Amino acid sequence: MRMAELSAESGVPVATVKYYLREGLLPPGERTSPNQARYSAEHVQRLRLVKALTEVGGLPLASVGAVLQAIDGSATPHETMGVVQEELAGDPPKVSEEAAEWAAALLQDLSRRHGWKWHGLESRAVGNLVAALATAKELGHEKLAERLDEYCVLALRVARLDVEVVTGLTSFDKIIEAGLVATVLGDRIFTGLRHLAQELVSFEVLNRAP
Amino acid sequence: MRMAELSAESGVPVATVKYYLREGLLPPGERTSPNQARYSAEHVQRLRLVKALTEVGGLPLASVGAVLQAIDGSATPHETMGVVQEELAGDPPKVSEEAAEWAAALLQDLSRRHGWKWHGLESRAVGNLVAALATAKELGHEKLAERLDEYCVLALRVARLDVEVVTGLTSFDKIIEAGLVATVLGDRIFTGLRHLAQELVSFEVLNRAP
DNA sequence: CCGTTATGGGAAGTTAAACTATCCATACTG
DNA sequence: CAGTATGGATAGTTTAACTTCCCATAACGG
Repeated sequence: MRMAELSAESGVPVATVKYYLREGLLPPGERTSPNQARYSAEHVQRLRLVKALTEVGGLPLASVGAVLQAIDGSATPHETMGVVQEELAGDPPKVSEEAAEWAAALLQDLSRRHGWKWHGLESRAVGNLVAALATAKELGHEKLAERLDEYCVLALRVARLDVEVVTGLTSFDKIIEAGLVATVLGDRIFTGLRHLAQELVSFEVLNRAP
Repeated sequence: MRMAELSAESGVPVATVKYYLREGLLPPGERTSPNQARYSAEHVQRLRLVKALTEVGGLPLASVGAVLQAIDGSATPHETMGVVQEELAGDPPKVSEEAAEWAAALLQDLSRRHGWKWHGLESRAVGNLVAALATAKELGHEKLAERLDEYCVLALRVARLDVEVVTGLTSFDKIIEAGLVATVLGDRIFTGLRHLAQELVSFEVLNRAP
């Protein structure tokens, strides 16, 4: 297929497809002559993935690029998912030194108690978690942190479910993309469910004892 | 206190404070003369809240403004949290009609089975959830949706925890802000925990049967 | 009391991200 | 073979979130 069809099929405007090609988010088509190219169904799927990551996942294009490079590159699934999580997280915001230390200690203690491997503070995933906890403290809402253990247990259950969903796949090839989708869309889906549930529960509670 | 101190205390540059004042994100200080004003500790707290919502929560300033107006306005806690959730969600991306209908039906069925009130598709919270599910389907990852029930049960547990954290507060006044913080930062914290747990679990699984 | 510094307020400029529009030489199509 | 489409490149647009600059007035230090 050529440009127009690729664009129609994926729902991405021609100008934007060209832009994605320039940015390396979409691999170039197979050239049929010095200035003509042909695209395949994989290009369509790739465009759909980019759309999903940006529009639903809210990732900046630069992160999408890094993620795509990782899944295309010859890294192990585990390494690739590491990159995905780093990119998903974005730069952690700066917080005060003391709040950050408090949060880091809290987390380290948590992972010790749950027998989790402590990966240090390098990763952005951890950095963001620390920043969020530190910010909660700075705003005077340590209550959230006090229940961290319980959140942790539930997060573990969700993660087990995530991994089950992904490993339930037959194609060993598509497992990385599935992991990506499960992580990015899974976050949105779970957050959405949580919000619905919050409204439900808060309604129950407020109506029982107003 | 005056500008310089407000800025130092909150960590927000003077020019940015002025910008927030112009945008109505920060209420004007108490005027002491036609062109001089004094700010209070509440202004500092408000700035910290704005910083938390933008930097950690990733909300656009316009949404922060809407949220702040809601918590300042004379709405019930329940109404206010409704606004908070709408703003938190952002515009749902467009997805194909048929995938959207599939997702909506799935959700409606889900809420019937769990005895949840069905709020229709108006709210952005639901719209985003539908879009995320629809996108997963369009990408060929319906597996996620098949386990929706299980995610749902866990989301409910998380939400119960959220509400407990918030209602455990003494000050009836600060309960709305606490709800806001619990929702916005809570999302980030839980997502962070989930990612750590995903890595842990996937490592276990991949190492057990490589 | 007076020179220096800070302040409130607003207009204009900046930066970055993500497109979008316009060209143009070549290629395909009816 | 006339007319439309394509690939490739460059420049322009839009929006968000700031920053800079300016100025008249106020506060502050000696």
